[in-house]
Amino acid sequence: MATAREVAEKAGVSVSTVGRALADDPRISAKTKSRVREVAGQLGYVGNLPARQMRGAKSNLIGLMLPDIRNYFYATIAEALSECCSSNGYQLALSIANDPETEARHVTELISARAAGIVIVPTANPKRETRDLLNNFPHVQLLRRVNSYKSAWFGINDEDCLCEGTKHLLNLGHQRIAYIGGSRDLSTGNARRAGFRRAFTEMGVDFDNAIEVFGPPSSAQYGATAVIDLLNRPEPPTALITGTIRVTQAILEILHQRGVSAPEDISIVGFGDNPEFKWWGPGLTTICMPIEDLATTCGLWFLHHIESEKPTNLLHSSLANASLTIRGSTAPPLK
Amino acid sequence: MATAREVAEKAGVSVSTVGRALADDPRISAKTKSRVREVAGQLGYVGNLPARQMRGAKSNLIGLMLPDIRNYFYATIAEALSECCSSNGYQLALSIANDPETEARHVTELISARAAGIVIVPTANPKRETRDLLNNFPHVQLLRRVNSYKSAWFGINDEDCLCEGTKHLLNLGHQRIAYIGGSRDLSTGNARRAGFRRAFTEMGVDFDNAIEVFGPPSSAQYGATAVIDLLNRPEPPTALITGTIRVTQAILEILHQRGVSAPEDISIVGFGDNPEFKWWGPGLTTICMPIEDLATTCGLWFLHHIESEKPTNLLHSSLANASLTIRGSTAPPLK
DNA sequence: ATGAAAGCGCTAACAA
DNA sequence: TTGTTAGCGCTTTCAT
Repeated sequence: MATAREVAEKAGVSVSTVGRALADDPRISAKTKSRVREVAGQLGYVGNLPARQMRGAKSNLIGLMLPDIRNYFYATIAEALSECCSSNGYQLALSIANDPETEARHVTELISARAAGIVIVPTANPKRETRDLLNNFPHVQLLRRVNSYKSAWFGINDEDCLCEGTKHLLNLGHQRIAYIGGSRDLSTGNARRAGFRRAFTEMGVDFDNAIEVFGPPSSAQYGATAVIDLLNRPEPPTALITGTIRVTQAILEILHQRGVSAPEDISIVGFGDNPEFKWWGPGLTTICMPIEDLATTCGLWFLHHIESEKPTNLLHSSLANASLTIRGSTAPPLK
Repeated sequence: MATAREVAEKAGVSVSTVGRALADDPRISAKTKSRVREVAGQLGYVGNLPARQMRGAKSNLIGLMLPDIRNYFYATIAEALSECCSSNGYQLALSIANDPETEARHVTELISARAAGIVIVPTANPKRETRDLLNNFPHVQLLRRVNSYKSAWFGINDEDCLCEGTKHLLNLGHQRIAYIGGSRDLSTGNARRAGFRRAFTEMGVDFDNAIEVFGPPSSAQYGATAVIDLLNRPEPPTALITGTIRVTQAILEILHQRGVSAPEDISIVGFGDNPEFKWWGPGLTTICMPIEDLATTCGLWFLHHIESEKPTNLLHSSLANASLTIRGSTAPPLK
């Protein structure tokens, strides 16, 4: 790769003139500028960012740490954030980490590269190392929240989401409702489960008939297994509500495979709003989250704080509200 | 951020001793090593990659340029490549670029950052600038192919894909078949269309009854519009085959919305193998691509070539074969 | 309007 | 076993 010195030699000027010409410094004559640019173009010169960073230039890299990019939910976040970064001169570095070790490694690498900042959807039980690293580096938490990270958080009102979905089922007259959710090691899993329970309390319905199933984060096989088990019970639940998108997908697939239909055999409220949920069977009643908006808000807030050198560790938190979209998969239970 | 010099001062040694201790150089005594590590830990020291790069260290950044991360197809590529990079000590920088300008900007930035290399799914009509840049930088093309890029290419056998899908319809007895595909400015769009045509030739069926509709890349609205138009014709096609995943999705949604059912009203072969295609209506007959495998193969090949400093501009090309999965959405036409 | 030189943080060749 | 020094490519004083 050509360096500024090579350009300088070929153009018959000094290195500093090259730097100034390319930076469009007013002190350089138009004639010199155009010649330098000419030569730079010929040589395919592209400024060396690492060298610039050593001179104090900040990196344009924003690290994004996600558990799973194949999940439409996270893909939407990546897209929104990428757009946000891109239009502000930044570049997204995507790290996919499902476990604390990989997470620690990627965080270290991003910090080593002196990225401008990190947007992270944390894993369930992060290593202390990760925490110490992040707490001394500009970052923001998205969706999931780890209390020991001293940083801002942008998430959705998980508890209300599930409370509303569950109330919809209770209002229809269901009592034996199953909740299949994500790991309680995650802030999201915990809050969603709390919302499920709160619905019963607030509606004054006995919780004894409720069923709760939890699984590891970013896996969904347990969801399919669980739903089959539930349907094989002597008294199967009359309704089902899910707590993660992956579980929703797994369940839709297994129910279709087994010929179980909603709402006749069981009513279903699905967590998440993938486009295909519209046309599953009679249309899936879903909990829809303004995820694109959340990601953009988070991105703008973060970039603004980075650029104005404001601290990002000020425990700011922003809650987005989800809404229930009622389709054909929920109906009153058969008497 | 703490520097090696600060660590050196606090540990009472020289900068080079710090560097060597942290690199586990055998010449440094165990005692010194542990003290240096101790101090480094206290100060939260993380080596400065930009500075190392100036000393010849190579970046661990692999740029991935995609048109659309929300497309499950591309998300799968990102996931596979991320995994591949991650397990080889690299890090993925994701750039989403749909148009030549954004593409040029991102390529410049990646090169400026002196990334280790770029994996690119090129846009339809890239700028000359992008071409000149890439041709002097390690890169590899994925899926789409631009002839003026002097580089290896990993893709699928698009022509055979569509030929096979079309033949399936012809074999069932369809003649009035519509093809709704992607832009012919793309190598993929072109090849798929050629496959559609070849099927008629090879089966000896008159092409006059066939219908072809093309649209811009990474948009799908035209697909939904086109399918409605087609169905409103006095003699609507009896079968439909799509040429992009986005179009497939758009069509499934609009058909569901309008109450058009397959295969009664029309037979459908969908391009792509999203999980939800299994349970659209009677199950969608699809063209499945070994995309994960393709991405991993591409990643391994590329990383290997980068590491062994082999040139990546050797016009290597690798074709993966797709297969047809027959489900309920295709049947013989009603007489 | 341009050049010379210092220095960012690090590694490696050379000294000791 | 450790320290000293030069230099990677760039920007930015300070000089001219």
